[in-house]
Amino acid sequence: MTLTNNTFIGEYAYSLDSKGRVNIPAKFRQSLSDDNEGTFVIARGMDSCVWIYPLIQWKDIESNLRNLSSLSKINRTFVRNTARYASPSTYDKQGRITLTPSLIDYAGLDKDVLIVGMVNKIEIWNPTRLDETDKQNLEIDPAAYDELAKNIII
Amino acid sequence: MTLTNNTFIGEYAYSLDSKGRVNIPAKFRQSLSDDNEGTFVIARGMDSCVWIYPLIQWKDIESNLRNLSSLSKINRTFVRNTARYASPSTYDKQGRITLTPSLIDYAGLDKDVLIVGMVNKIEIWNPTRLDETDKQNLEIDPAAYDELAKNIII
DNA sequence: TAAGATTGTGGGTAGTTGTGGGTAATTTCC
DNA sequence: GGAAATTACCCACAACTACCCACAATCTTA
Repeated sequence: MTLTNNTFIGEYAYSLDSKGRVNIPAKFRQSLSDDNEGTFVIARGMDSCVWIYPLIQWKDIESNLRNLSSLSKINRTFVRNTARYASPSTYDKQGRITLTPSLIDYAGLDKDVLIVGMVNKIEIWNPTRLDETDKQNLEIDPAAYDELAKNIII
Repeated sequence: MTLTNNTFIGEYAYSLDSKGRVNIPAKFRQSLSDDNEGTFVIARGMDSCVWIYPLIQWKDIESNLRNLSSLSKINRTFVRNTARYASPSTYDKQGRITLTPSLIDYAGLDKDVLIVGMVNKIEIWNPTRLDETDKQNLEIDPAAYDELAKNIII
């Protein structure tokens, strides 16, 4: 059963092989709409993890970047930081995408990885790092949560 | 897998040979639409790097420059600085373009170069200089940067 | 419960890509 | 006009990547 197109939830413990390939969980692949042509875009996440976008989602980001004039320094920096570490990756017959050495290094990935559905994108984590990040986030500001409450109902 | 025509993302560590040639990454060449006839325009970047535009993209810039009245001093300076160091370069059978000595000098390029996809153009960097530029950019206004990120990254 | 289908993981192979250098044609300068 | 330098074109090799096949574990279905 797949819920909504291009929507990812759940957590999977998979492995990264010696060639830098990770399997995209079958459920995630089934959720991917056809116009993505089996392609994701991998990029640096804002925490130390890898972000994986469906192709069409990334194209939105790309067209926003395209409209930023390079005359402004902050625009140049932003476009560079965003585009630099991003690259498309189509999954093979086995359902795997290949990560770049640069992203594997950035996220500190080893053999065991955790794949997390983030609704509109996918995250790939080194399990240890995710634990650490979780612990830090327990000390989240309660006021910030109250602020969130205004915007979302669960 | 190529995303959108004339769109470049990702980072590549390539080398500049003794004849001033750099390879354009295969993925970038594949993204280049046919009406560019395998030709780029190389120019001075606004940071100390080389900017590489697809030919048709450059033609757009040219027509924008044409509309800047030379009555204004800043316009004259801008048009001059932009046009002065620009020149077309078609890639050879191996996919390499030749840079001018003037641009190699301006960007401080040595053997090892970093090629960065900037969505609508390509940058060529001396890796050391890019590092330094990155560090300087940390002092950029964080609030303005976050505002950009908030509107673009999902 | 058993057979079949699906899914995750590992590895081999052929084609592609990056890099170096050589030769012929063209341009520049005296 | 001729020599030197520069440029453009071609070939060759090594490294890498994408594609293919195989197998075991898990899940589905009859």
